[in-house]
Amino acid sequence: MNRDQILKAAAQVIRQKGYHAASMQDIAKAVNLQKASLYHHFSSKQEILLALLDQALDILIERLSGVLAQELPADEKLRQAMGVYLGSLDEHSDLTSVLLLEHRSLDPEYRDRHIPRRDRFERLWRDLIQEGVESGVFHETDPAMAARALLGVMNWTITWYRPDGLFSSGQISDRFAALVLDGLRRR
Amino acid sequence: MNRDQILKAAAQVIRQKGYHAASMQDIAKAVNLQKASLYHHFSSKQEILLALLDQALDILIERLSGVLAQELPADEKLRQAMGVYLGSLDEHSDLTSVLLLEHRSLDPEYRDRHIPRRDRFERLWRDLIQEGVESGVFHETDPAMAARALLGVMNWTITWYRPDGLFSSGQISDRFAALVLDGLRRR
DNA sequence: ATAAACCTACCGACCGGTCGGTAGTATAAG
DNA sequence: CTTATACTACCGACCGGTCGGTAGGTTTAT
Repeated sequence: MNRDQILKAAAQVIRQKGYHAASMQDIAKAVNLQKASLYHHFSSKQEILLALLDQALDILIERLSGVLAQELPADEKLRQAMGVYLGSLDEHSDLTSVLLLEHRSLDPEYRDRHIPRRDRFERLWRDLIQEGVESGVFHETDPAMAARALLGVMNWTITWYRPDGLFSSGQISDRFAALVLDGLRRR
Repeated sequence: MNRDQILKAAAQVIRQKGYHAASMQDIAKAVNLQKASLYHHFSSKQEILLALLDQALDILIERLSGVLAQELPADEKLRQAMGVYLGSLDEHSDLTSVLLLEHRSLDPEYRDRHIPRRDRFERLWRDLIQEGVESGVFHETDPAMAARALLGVMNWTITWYRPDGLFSSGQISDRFAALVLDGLRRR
C-alpha cells in the first residue's frame, strides 16, 4: 500500500460523500486497511485533502501548459485548451471534483499552502485571453472576468456531466468552445 | 423565534461551514436557542436543509418568471434574466450558496422531493434559449447544452464573487451577457 | 369568574454512536 | 537485526436526536 493508492481511493470516497461526511474509516475500508494505518502514510485527514487538491492542480497545470506553449492563434489555442481541460475533468473526475467542490473544506492554514498553486492555474487562462485581446483576435474585454466566465462554464460540468451520458467530453468541449468564441446571438 | 429566523441563520452557518461541518449546536447558537429547541420547529437537520433549498428555488423561480413573461426579443430577455438571476444570487447569497453547493448533501428521500422544483427552474432557461433559436435570434444550438453553459457561468460566481469586490453584480451581469451573446472572438 | 385542560416554546440532561487521532504491538522485508 | 508497515485497542470530544419537564398564554367546562 502506498500514498498514491490511498489518495486514489480517498478521492473516490470524498467525491461521493463530501469531505466532512467521508470518514477516515470509509477511506480505510476502501483500501482494505485499518483506520489507524492511514496515519502511517498521512499525518491528518486535512493532509489527505491537501494532497488531493495539489495533485489535481499539478495535473491540470501540466497538461494545460503543453497546449499553451504552442504557436497558434489565440482562438485555436483556446479551443484546444478547453478540450484538454474538459478531457482532464473527465479522465480524472474524482480528483478534479474534489478540487472544485471540496476546496472550501480546507482549514485556513492548509488553504494558504494551496492558494499559490491555484493562482498559477487561473493565471494561465487569464494570460491566454490577454494574448487573444492583444493580438486582436478577441474583443477588448477584462481578461480576469472572461477567464472566470470560461472557468465557470467548464467547471460547472462536474455537477451534471456523466461519462455515459448523451455527449462525450470532446463533444461538449466543441460545443462550449463554439459558444464561448462566437456567442449565442446570430449575426 | 420562528421558522424563518432559524432558516436565515441556518443558511448563514451552513454556507460558511458546509452542511456536514455545521452542527445543530452551531445553528442553535446563532439564534440563541438550545439545540433541543430546534427540534420543536424542525424534525431533523435534513428538514432544515430541504426547507432552505426549496425556499431558494422558490425565490429564483418567481423572480425569473416575471422577466420571462414579458414580450421582448430573446436576446434582450436573456440579458434581463441574467441580471435578475445574478442579482438574486447577490441579494440572497446565503440561501443560494446553500442551494448550489449543498444540494448533494440531501439524503435520497429528501432529494426526490426537491428535484421537481429544480427541473422546473432549469426548464425556464432551456425554454428561453429554445425561444431564441426558433425566432432566429440565436444560432441553431442544443438548448439543454447552452442552458448548462449559461448556468455554469452564472452559478460559478458564488465561488469568487464578493459584494465588496471590484464589480457589482449588475456590472458582472452586463459583461457576462455581452460575452454570452456575442462571444470572445472579434468579427 | 374561576379553575381545569391544553398548547406553544423552550430548556438541561442525557442517549448511543461515530469522529479524528494516539499508543503500543505484531509482522514482514531487507 | 532493523526498519517499514500494518494491526488491535483505546481515547476524549462531539455528533444528531430524545427525554421529561416547565413557564406562560389560551381555550374550555363548570
